[in-house]
Amino acid sequence: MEYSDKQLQIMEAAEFLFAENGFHGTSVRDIADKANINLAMVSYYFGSKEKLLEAIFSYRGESIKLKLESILQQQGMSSLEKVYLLVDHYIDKIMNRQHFHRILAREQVLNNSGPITDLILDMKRRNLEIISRLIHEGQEKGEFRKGIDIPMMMSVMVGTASNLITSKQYYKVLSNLEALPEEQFQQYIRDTLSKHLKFLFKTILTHEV
Amino acid sequence: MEYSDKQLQIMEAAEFLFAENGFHGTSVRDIADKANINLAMVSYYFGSKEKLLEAIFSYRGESIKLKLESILQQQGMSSLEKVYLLVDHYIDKIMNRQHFHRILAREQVLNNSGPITDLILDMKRRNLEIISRLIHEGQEKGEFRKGIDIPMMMSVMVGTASNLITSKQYYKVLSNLEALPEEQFQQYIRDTLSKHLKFLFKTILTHEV
DNA sequence: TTAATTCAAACAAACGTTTAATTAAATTTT
DNA sequence: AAAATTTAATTAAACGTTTGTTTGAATTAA
Repeated sequence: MEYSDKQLQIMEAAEFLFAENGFHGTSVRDIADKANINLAMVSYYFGSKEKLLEAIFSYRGESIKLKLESILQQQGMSSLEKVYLLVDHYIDKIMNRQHFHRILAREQVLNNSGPITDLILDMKRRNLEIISRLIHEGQEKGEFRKGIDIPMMMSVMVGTASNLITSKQYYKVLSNLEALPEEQFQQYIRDTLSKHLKFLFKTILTHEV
Repeated sequence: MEYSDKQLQIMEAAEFLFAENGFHGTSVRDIADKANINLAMVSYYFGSKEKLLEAIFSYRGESIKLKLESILQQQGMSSLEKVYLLVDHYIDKIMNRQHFHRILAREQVLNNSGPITDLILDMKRRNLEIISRLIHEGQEKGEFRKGIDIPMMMSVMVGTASNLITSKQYYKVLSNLEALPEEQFQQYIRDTLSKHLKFLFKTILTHEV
């Protein structure tokens, strides 16, 4: 699906507001104001507020697969190094798309069924498939141990990263980092998270339980 | 703060609906229907829908501290064993209060300020303080290594558990556990999560990075 | 008889969406 | 190349609902 500049302008405004105040906490009028467009344009372009959210999901969900595939096909690299690449790629993605990941974090908590739930499941399925292939490659090479609960491993990665980023305002206070400028704080989170996740994954993948 | 039976009845209905459909996705009329009370009683007892949510937060937030304290004071137990107790206690709490933890997971993503944000920060601060004391005890006894990032450790625990529980419908599908009855699935999550978190914490606390 | 509870009804405000008129852009015809 | 026509984009206003909250009378409990 292709989107015009005007549509992207609306989607970005909506993404910001949904992340900040939630879907139901954001009115179409809020979006129109933020995007500097007329109220009616949301319905005109997307049909409804709900479908606007779906558009955001499908737009942000698209660009995932490619980069992961390319990581998998790297030559002359151990499976663990590839896992490290994957971790950094995931952190990059979530850090660069913090608005969207706030929305995602909120939406996946809801017990709904519908297009959004399906899109989330698709995203998770795609991610799981890629990671599974990587883990199995490592197992066949004897690098990783057998009997790894891969969905659980994903929960550790996604959950830890998500928790840290979506509630970083709390992390900032609790770690006494309030003096740190926002940019440095972001870099700090990025580095600390990367280091910890790599350490955890190395342990999960190579040590026996 | 003490609550009457009628108030608790309203709070429980609201908790369920907020967890299922979100705060803004739930109307006062929905709550009144679910709790079998008149619409006006919400305002009568709590003042407003917002204050009802605050009441739920302060009510659920209260009962945390006591049990943790008692774990800390256990005699003849290694610090690692206490950490294990803490993990199981946390899993118990989150499993038994899934509705509330769904609300919590959603609310802490929002960038608001206000009473709820303050309550969440208080909860996190209390938890962090208890865990800090436990970790420091272990460090002084030489059981744990130095330089542990405790807020990060909490993010691993809270994030992983929260991710698993709030999005367990996805985990169920992705792990091919759809045939499992709900009760057994809950038990499976409980056990798997416990095992993994204990393993991770042992590694974080005793191994060098 | 006083106070606390419950109720149906009503309130204004905010909501998502639609309408019909207007302007801008693109396309076709002269 | 200009004019005419068609299509697309934009607008202010209005639509009917739903929202959270309040009211004032009726009922129950103290």
